[in-house]
Amino acid sequence: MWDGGEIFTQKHSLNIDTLIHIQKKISEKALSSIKARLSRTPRTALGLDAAYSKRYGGVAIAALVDISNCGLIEYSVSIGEPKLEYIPGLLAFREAALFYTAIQGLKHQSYDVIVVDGHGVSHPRYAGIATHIGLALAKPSIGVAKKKLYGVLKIIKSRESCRDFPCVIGELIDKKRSDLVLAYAVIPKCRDKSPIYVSPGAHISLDDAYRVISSMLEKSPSKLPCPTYYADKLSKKIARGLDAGTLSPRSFKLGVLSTLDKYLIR
DNA sequence: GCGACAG
DNA sequence: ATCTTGTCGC
Repeated sequence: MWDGGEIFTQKHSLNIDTLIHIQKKISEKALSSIKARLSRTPRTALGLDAAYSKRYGGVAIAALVDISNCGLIEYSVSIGEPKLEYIPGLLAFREAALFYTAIQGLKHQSYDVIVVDGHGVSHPRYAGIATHIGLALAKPSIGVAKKKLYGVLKIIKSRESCRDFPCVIGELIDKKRSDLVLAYAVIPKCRDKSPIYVSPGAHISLDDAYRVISSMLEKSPSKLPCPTYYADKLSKKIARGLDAGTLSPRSFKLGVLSTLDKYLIR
């Protein structure tokens, strides 16, 4: 019931215990879905990230990227007040609806994989925001987080011993099952000191997820893979423009986006 | 009871 | 996530 898109609608009650129950309920499906292998090498990716405006609330971005060259094909904006405060472990119930609206605004409704700013199954109930979204849309999804949420970090090698980058320096091990690896701790670039955490959301294995993210990191100007990099840059820029009065929410609903690219990206 | 705690 | 001063390096 809760992996069919309900995460995107706000018809559910926001009782904390209920939300936790919902996540426990989809956890089995999530864990079985990450056993799947990718049938085709993905060519396009959808990056999802959100920033916050003091005046208008959440600013979510869906950025469609050409994986071969990290080029931005198109992006869409969604602005609105989050229905839930931020609670560690329940991020999906705060941001997923905004992402859904942003995705609906894209001209191209075709993409091969989704990259979300946050965790996938490296979550106390194996249901991070990337997992919720991947199951709801029945698409391969990957979580890329800047900080750990759940799991025991097992260091595989020191950052200094990395020869090539991206470099996997560790794994996030499930606290309840020491044989289950939930995510890889990755140093994206030689210059980066702290790792990012790459975990499968749904319909993709950890190793396939890493292969996809690794190829993106090689072409990305940031420690974040390009889809998330664009979504991060755009959401922050727009949130600030909104608060400064430079941008109006109305301008986005009218599709006046193309001319903003040069101004927004960078 | 005490720490940990995505964005 | 956001806020915000100061510092380091190209």
